[in-house]
Amino acid sequence: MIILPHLVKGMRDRTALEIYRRNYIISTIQSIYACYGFEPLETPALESRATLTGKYGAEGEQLIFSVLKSGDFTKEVEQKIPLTDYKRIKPYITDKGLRYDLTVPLVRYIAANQQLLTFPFRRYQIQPVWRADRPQKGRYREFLQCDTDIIGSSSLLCEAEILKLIYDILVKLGLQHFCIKINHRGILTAISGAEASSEREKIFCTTVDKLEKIGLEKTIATLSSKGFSEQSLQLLTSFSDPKGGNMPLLAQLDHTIGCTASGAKAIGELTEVITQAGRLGLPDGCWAIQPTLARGLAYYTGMVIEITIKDSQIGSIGGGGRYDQLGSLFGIENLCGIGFSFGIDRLYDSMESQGLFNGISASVTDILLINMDAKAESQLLALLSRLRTYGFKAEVYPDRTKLKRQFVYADKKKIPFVVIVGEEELSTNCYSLKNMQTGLQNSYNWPELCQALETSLNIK
RNA sequence: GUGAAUGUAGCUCAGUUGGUUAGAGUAUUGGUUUGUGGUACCAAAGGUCGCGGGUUCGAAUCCCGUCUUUCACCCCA
Repeated sequence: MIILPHLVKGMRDRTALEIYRRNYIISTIQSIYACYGFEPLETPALESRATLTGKYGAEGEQLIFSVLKSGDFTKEVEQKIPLTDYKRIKPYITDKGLRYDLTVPLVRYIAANQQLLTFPFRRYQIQPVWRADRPQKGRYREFLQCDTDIIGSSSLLCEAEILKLIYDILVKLGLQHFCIKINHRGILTAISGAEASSEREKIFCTTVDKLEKIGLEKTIATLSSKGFSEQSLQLLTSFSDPKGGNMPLLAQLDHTIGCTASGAKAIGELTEVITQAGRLGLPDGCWAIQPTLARGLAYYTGMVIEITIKDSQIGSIGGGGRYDQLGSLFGIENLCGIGFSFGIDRLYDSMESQGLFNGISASVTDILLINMDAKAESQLLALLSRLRTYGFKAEVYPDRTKLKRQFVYADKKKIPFVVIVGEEELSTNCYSLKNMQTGLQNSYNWPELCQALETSLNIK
């Protein structure tokens, strides 16, 4: 019976080229983290059901991949629940699931290791997460996230540092046309006029979050039907398409909602964050205040940010914000923090469409040694070893087959140099070196061979 | 989870109102070339037409179901 080699829905294999490119992104990011004093953390792919549930809302929870219990759980289920009741059966047959994001595992980790950690705790985490979403352009069921968090400080300097960190990473990767969109939940609270009701505020945020997608008119209509005041709608309209730059916009915000408690706080905080970020070297022009930016996740309490790329089909390549109550779910009160997450796969897609991987090829081998003559074998293997010791990336073709096949192999793998040791070379005591790009071939002794390879390959 | 499109050789795609043995390009293998790759020429091999059922004398083609991929919604990185 032949098993069809199908991939599981939404899952992807990665080729050598993709891995080299992704590793380049990751190592670039890591070098920036090191400069900022962030430490790496890794957590397991599986978390307990208790950890995962109740954190992402009803829709989010549906997207968690559940893993069956290991033992025989059938009897317990049979006795307690009718087999037709899928939703009630689930807790009895599954007790763990694949992680849905990196923030919840982080908070779980902190809750368990509070005494061991030094606060403020700065960590980054680069690991895959899984969501049982329907795959689409830029949307995968398994994707690599890169989370950055500073836990245990309410200082606005953290916000400023995160902004500059994001900027440094994107600049070092060479990404063009990115924009860091910035807002504050307090601004939305003030516009919504729902200071007293966090429930109303949530409704307002999730509706406004879709503004860019469904347009202003539909958003206004939806909000109106949900009973938000004429004044709120007018305010929202006036900020929906901001022009004239960030500072005039802040002044306009101050003028209109500066009189409300949440508005004044938000504007004050944003102003300070921006000032601090400027002192850290964040240039104007790479960020923009967007008063309608809400972000879907409910737990944000302060600044929220999102990275978008101009004229890009995929959504944001990253987002985050300040949260103040996340720890309470694990029994820690007043655990405040700020977090940001890059979608590495989307970053990859953006970089690819901007042609930023041109220097990175899949070839690892610089020199192929042709295997052609049994008499030359000891000479050949000694050469292979010497080349590697010297620091060249070399391999020998394992089978003693016809030369054509071996040259085709070098050609396909884009190996730039081929060395031949055969009867002719043995008799003249030299090596033949062929440049596969120019097609030129010359004879060298060992020092000459090293020199020729060194200059061509730009080693050392 | 809701709605739509798609599936033919390893890959990209043709395939007439349902009618003989399902084609092309490219890739593969062999040869022209047993000490030399890219180009060219010659030849060969490669398909349960996604899968299952139905209609029909006859189905890649029509109908139903199912799965895959893609797109939109929901939501998000």
